[in-house]
Amino acid sequence: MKKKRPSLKDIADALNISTTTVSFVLNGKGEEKKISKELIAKVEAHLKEINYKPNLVARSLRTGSTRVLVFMVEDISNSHFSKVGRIIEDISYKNDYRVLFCSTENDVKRTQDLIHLFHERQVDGFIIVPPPGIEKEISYLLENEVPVVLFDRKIPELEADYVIINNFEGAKQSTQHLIDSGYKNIAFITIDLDQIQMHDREAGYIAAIEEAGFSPNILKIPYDTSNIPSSREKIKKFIKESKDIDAIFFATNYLSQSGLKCIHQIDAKLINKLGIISFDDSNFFEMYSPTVSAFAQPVDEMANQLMKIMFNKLKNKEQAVSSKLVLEGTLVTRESSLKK
Amino acid sequence: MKKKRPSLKDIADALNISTTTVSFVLNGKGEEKKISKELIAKVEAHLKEINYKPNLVARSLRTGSTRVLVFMVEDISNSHFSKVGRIIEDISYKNDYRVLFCSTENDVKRTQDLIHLFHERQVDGFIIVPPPGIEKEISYLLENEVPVVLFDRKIPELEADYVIINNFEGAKQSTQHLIDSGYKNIAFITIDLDQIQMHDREAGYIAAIEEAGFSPNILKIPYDTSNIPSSREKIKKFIKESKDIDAIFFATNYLSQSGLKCIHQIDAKLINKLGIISFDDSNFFEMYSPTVSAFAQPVDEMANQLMKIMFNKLKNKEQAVSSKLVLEGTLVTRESSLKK
DNA sequence: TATTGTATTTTATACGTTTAAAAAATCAAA
DNA sequence: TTTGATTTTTTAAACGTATAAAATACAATA
Repeated sequence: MKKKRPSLKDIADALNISTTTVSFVLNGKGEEKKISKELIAKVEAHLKEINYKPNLVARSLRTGSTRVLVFMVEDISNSHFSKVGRIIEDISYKNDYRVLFCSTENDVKRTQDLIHLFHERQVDGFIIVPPPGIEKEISYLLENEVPVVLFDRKIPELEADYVIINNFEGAKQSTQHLIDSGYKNIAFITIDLDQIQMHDREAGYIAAIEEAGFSPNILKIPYDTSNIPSSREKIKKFIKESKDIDAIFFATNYLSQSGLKCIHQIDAKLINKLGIISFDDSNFFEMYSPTVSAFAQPVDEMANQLMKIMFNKLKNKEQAVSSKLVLEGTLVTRESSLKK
Repeated sequence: MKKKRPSLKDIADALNISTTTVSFVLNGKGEEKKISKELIAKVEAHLKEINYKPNLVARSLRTGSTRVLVFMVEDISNSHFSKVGRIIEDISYKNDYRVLFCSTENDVKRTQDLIHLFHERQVDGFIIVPPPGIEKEISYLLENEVPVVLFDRKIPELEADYVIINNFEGAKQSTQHLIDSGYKNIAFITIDLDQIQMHDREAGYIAAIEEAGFSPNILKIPYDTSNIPSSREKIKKFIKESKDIDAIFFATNYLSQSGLKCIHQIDAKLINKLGIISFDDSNFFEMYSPTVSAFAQPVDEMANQLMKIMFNKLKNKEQAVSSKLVLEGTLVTRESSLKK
């Protein structure tokens, strides 16, 4: 039996008072608005009795605020993003905000749609991992004074706040570590996509390699096929054909996943001969021999900073301070990067 | 400069027509409502020109529908759930629905809050991995004719639809496979939580073990600590103290993660001596030697069936057919479960 | 010319809240 | 017993949309 949910009006009628009074009590403004103690008590009792739940859609229409934030990432099932998302979710809930997650697949069109869609839905703020080419929509949001914080990548041309990590240093440091461990022919496997953070990682790799007097050896995998067989074939071919490679630095966690699988398929013993570092850490890297070294992003700190900036924007819509954070990651050295 | 978003009224005024006409054209009901071709064209041109975006909050208030679904799981950063979530997200977007993800942490209180919260927000449907003790809230939703589909676990007392897998068979089959591979002392590591799917897995394990004339050897880890050191200590202690164990069957993916790490920490060679099967597959299981056998849930099929049932409910609010699906998983045998 | 029908467009209201402004009630002082 | 001040409560409008019902315009028919 579907019973209509009671509205403020129903309550007002039942108690023979006005909706205004009920609304004031509901929002804890009873005292402030000088509603008499007895009436407040009466209304509160009734609200509790019928277990009243306000219609938040109506409230949003009236107030213009939804208390909903959006967290738009490349792929929410990527553990790096889902971990950050999980923390953001927790912080938001504690502050009485909800979070919508969604995956852009790094596709501009899809991201544009999503941004408009959520903007139409009046969400209060956006945390976005921006795909290349999305500048216009971000500007649009900024112009409309919608709180936006970029994550994982910045857009240099834009005056948007962001929280990213120092990709150049991370990659350089990781590469340097391999060099220090005695590897001489270090390959870099990355994604063929025009994204600033990938460029930075590549640049960091190249910087370290060239400083050491080696020459770069880079394999670029098409983005959209990173998960499917054809790209695995590319990786395998690359590894097999460059016989002299003694170490590999994977530019992202999903590449190291694919890559490790490839290495294993080529020869189960091969992993013991290669130096390996992955950009992005994983739980699984400590589960087998050799344990896998990784450049770990400060997931917790990232999420916390993102939310700090976001709440700041939500509170002081006007005098928002510009917050552009570049955090440092940590190189976690494990067995895979020691000299074999 | 924050410009007020144009409303139907603004458009109507600009064109000197009524909001009704604009609304009809906007919703593609122009012809049906016999608006003249010229006027339709004029309105459409104007809509496009000012790049009009309707206020979906207002629309929701008016229509009572938000075109938002909620996907509530134990932990959205658990890859099993985030994978299913990802597919659900895709299917929903294709059908012009959005999805809210959230994590219940298996906590009744939190889940109750979430359910009410989203119900107040008028979401159109719920897909829920129900924690124990949540019967009342689910009933509440059902009584109010809110579309609900349970996932991963059913609630036997409730007439709610669900999509689950045959946990008993999966566990039995997995255990049987270890037995067939010649293991004689197979331990089962599970979570100490009163959940039907965990009971089923345990029962499946016990059934296979007893049929073979062996005796069960079960370790139960407290739920909320499954990720933290103390539970790892428990697992390590258990493995070390039962010297005669020759195989371990992990009841969930996060347990196999912890467990494999423990095994590695005890002795890097140990994994080569133990038979291992994990309930739930993972990308990482093919990356090292030995590759790890797993009982894989049909992630794709689950997500598709869930959405099929959900859309069915959303369309025919009245004559909803009862849909209770028990899907079968697949045992993926890899090196870890072959006789050593 | 009056009537009917058809095609087109508008008026008016509702959804459930919030809140400024107005009104009513109460009380104290003159 | 009127006046003014204060306290308490209500009226009324607004947010932006959708739609039933009414209204208008126009042509065709009797």
